[in-house]
Amino acid sequence: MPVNKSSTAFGPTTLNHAMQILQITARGGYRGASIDDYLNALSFSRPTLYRLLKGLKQQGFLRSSPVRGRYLLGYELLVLGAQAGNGAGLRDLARPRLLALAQRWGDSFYLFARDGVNAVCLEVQNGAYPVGSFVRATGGRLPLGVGQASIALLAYLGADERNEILSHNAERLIDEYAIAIADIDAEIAHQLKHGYARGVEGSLLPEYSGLAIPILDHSGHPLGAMSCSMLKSRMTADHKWEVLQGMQEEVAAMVNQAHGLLYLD
Amino acid sequence: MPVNKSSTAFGPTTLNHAMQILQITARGGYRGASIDDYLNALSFSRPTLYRLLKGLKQQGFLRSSPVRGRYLLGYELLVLGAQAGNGAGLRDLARPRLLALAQRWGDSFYLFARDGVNAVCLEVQNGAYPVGSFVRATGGRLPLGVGQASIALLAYLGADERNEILSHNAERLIDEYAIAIADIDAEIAHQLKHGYARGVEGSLLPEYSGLAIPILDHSGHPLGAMSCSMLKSRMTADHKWEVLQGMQEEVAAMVNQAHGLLYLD
DNA sequence: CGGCTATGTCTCATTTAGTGAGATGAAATC
DNA sequence: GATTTCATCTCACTAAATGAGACATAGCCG
Repeated sequence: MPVNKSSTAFGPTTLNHAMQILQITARGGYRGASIDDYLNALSFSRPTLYRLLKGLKQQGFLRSSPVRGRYLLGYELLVLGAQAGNGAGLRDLARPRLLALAQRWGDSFYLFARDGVNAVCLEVQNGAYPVGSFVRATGGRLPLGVGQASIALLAYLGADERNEILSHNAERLIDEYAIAIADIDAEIAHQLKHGYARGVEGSLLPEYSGLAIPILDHSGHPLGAMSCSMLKSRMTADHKWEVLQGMQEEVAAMVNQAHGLLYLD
Repeated sequence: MPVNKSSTAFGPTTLNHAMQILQITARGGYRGASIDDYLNALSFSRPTLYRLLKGLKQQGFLRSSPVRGRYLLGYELLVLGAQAGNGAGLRDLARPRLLALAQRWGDSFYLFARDGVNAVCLEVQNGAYPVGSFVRATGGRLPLGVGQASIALLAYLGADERNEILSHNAERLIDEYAIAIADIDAEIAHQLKHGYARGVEGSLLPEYSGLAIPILDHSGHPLGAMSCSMLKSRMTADHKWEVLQGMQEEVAAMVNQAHGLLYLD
């Protein structure tokens, strides 16, 4: 099957081919992809495939698996990805703060950013208590609408933009996550009224609950969101308030730091 | 200045150009790169640059900065990077174990893998005690020879391969890290004799110390290394032994798990 | 050891498809 | 509203990627 039917075959074809190769490789998880995986999914010839594989390998974007004939994603991606996740320097600012929160309260804390119609997890810090979450680690991606952090991100976008995103994601939200748009709208209203978001009810993972707050720049535009996740049984009114306050303090401090270095040209 | 003098202009040029763009963007850190950064460093024309930028943006490998005319690395890299860091599924296996170690002992624990002549950090888990380290986060990369984990990785390579790596890195090791090859050889001998590596003396970061053990597959080939880092003052004989044992147990358990799923085709 | 299969490489003619120069359009700044 | 810089467009050109198939090599299994 082709990699992406709707891939509006754009721009330098070589580039697209290369990216298709990476996506196919990624799809194979830690097993990587085989020559046949590529040849079946791609529309170009074997020599071309090998040329690109070689080029990508040389750039560090692929490496060959110990199993002959299989290819894995290369560590250059990890290095660049780490950079990419530090947009606006947020991640570096957030990491120690997430750690402090996790150590103090024992819950798990997350930093998210918007990525088109999705939210990506830039950083996680798990605490001592076990927790379930849609994302397990840095690099996890969810359609906007899923999870508390999504709400915090969505709430501070323009209404038109937000609706566009939500209608784009509506199908996936219902099908894959059992979340209705109406519930999201309600939670966004809550976010705007009270300054924080809770998990959307009716989702999967019914045993867990969470909180999220936005990270806004000086003009009210969302740079990201900080969220936490915990067993529902831990979410007493007191604990909720403690954690929320802790998060708010950390975010406020982050934003202060950020303004120092964010817009200096 | 050109991106990489020794880049043996290889394979599809478009691919190389694209990768150069990514590298230049990465070099800009969280500020990204400007049009002039690209045009100064690259050897192709403005229209071509824009074509590639557009293509990379569309693929999610770049995004445009809030500041007009600047480009940042895209989150697709983060997502792929997260995948890339899970080579052989090691990272998923290691993450909870690193967390458990960090929570139990309060020190900071790391998972490393070999990446050519470098070691890359696949995962970090900081503990409650403050710590300094050459890598701050996932995606950090060090020349093999620096740090405990390097030793654990190097020790189980063939002697020829190891020497090749070390002579390749020798200059950087001395210049940037003040580490002599002889010290590394000594520490490798220690690793092979005692089964674990300590930090190489005479390096920078004199206040910190660490330990590392290899993660070996059934045939004795190194899949990665687990290491830890702590304030030198915390490294009492007792604590060292405790932590080492904890790490060894976790690694043994990991390898057991791994064998279950590693070589199933 | 010696076929067997699948991976990886090579050559070379073909022509696609990316390229450069410069003009033009769009946005932000002052 | 003028100016600068970013971004796109057009078009002719030819460099450079491509495909077909032959060739080489490495594991694999009897």
